[in-house]
This record gives sequence, structure tokens and C-alpha cells, in this order.
Amino acid sequence: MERLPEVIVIAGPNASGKSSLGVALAKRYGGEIISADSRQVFKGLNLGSGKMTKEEMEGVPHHLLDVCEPGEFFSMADFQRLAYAAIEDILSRGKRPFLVGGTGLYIASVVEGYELTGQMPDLAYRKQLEQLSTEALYAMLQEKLPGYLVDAHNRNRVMRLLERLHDEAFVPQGKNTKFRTLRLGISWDRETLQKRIKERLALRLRQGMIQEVQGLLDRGVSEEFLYKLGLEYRFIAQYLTGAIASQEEMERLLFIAIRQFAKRQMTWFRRDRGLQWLDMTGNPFGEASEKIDAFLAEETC
RNA sequence: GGAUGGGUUCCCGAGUGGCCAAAGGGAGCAGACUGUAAAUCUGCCGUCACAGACUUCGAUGGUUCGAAUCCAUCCCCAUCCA
Repeated sequence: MERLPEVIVIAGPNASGKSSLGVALAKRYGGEIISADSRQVFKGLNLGSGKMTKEEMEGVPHHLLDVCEPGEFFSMADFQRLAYAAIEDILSRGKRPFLVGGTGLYIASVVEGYELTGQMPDLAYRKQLEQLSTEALYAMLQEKLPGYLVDAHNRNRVMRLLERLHDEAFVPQGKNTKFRTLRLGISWDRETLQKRIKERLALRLRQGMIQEVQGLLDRGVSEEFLYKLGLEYRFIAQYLTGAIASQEEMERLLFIAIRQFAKRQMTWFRRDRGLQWLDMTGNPFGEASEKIDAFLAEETC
């Protein structure tokens, strides 16, 4: 049996410090980073998405940053395709791929090797579905696929399922793992993480995050797109357009939303029993290095 | 000092005699997750020895078979008059 190529994964919630640990480790292991972040793929979303600056990258190549324009459609499947290509490219040059990020679904699509069929998003069909109530959509789904278990109220999932059924036979989803992965998780106790989130938010605000969003608006990026991005872009855009009355209120709401997001990220990552959590109060770099050494030395064939 | 409106579970806020541990929202906690995932959705959310019991609706006392809801006094808060 052929040995699968190794990929090192570093996952963690917002403000956990995964990016800088990723850079440090990549430097040590001759690695390059593939960012697994659903917002950093967009050009111009910098401060608000927590994108690293050139200096912070310390010369380590980063992939999957700035790969599309704000407003464009980008999904997990696009990510998977580009990530596969980047990993292949990195491996072909004898470097080591580090998949680093906080978007659990994106990481899973690569780590678990989601098999995505040809049933692509059909925006025109979705527009039609959009007219109907979630209840009606669910009724439609029941008719086409009796007994299939989905949350009846989860509009997005019900819609996607209908889309997959649209003029094609239903194809069940499979997996095809292409890599051997070492998955490292970064986390802190609740209070520390919240403190880090708060400090990072204050810092980015000082660095001009509000101006960044204003600039996007000025360049014609739609309010709707910014709203859908959530968090920083949503709340700051709402503040700038008057939907949120004061900056103070905007910051309050945003802080809560980021915390909630970090929590959801943790829920996602905790599900992966094979993910190894680093003790951030100790020496995470050292601990991670040991794990990586052991992982690379493993005999698997 | 006078008038009026208020004080409800972490917060906001419904509830004006039994169906009230108390609507709804927020926050919080736990979870789900294969094509926009920073999305979308689910459960829990007074306490406990948890199909039952106990404690709660500013405080105290009262009316009543029965009170968050009625009465009295008191303490706060808001607005207005002085």
C-alpha cells in the first residue's frame, strides 16, 4: 500500500494564535501554509478577517489568501479544489504542507476528503426556492426523498438537498482521504480566549478596521455581501450605514458575536477525536514539534 | 413636599386572583454540520434526593380555599409640579 503524503493541520478558534504558531512550525519544518479561512480568500478583507501581514508571515509562503474578489461566490468546494492543488504543488517542491485555519468545514473537506459530486450550486434554482417558506421547502423534500433525515427548520440544508435532487439522481456523499494528517488543536481556557479576542479586536480597530470596511463600501462592495460575511464586516458595515447607532454599541455586539463564533468553532473541532490539543500555557511550539517529529517518524505503509 | 408611572427569574420584557417556575427576546451552556459555514439549525437555561418536592416576581404585614397579580405600610427608580 502506498504511503499517503503527510499534511500537518493546525486548527483553533478565533484569536487563538494558530497563525503565528503555524509560521513558527513551518519555518522549522520547511513548510508552507495553506490558510483554511473562508473570509481570507477574499482580496481586501484584511484586518477584518485577521489576515496575516507580509511581515508576520516571516517569509513563509501562504496559499489560499486573496484568491477571489469580494462579492464573488466562493464555497467549500472551491476551497477543496484549490487546497488540493496547493498541497500537490508544495509537495512537488519537496516542502511540507501546513493546513492552518479556523473554518472547520474547509479543513474537514481536505482532511476527510469529501467527495463532491457534479451537483454544483445552481443559483438560478436557488432563487426560485428562495420564494418558498422553509416549511414548503421541507414538504417538497419529503416528497422527493421520503425519510431522509434533515433538520426541517434548517433552511440552508433543506435547500441544498433540494438542489442536489434537482434534475439529477440523488448521489450519496462519500469520502476519499488523500493525506495522512497530524491534527493539532489550539485553545485556551474560556477567560483567556475572551481576553485575547477583546484585545485583538481593540488592536484591529486602532489599526483602521473601520476604515477598511468604509473603503470596501466606497469601492462598491455591496452591503448585502458584507452583511453575509458576518462578524467584523457585518457589524462595522451596519454601523457605517447607521443600522447600529454608535461605535460603542457596534463594538459590544461584535465582541459577543466573535465569542459565539469561537464557541461554535470549538464545538466543531472537539468533534474530531483524533485532534490533539496543545497546552498553550506550557510550551506549545515544543510540544507541537515533538508531536510532528513522532508523526513523521511513524512507520506506516 | 405634591402628582403620576414603575419595581418580575443573569439582562430586557409580558403577565393584573387559580391553567405561573412565570410568554417572548437577549446573554450563557451543550450539540448538529459534505457546495455562500464568520452560514444555518437543535436542545437546555430557579434549586434539588428531578414523572415529585422546594424557593422566587422590591420589603413587611394582610385579604383569600388560593396572590407576581387585591389591600396597607415602608423602601427604591423615572417623569412632571413645587
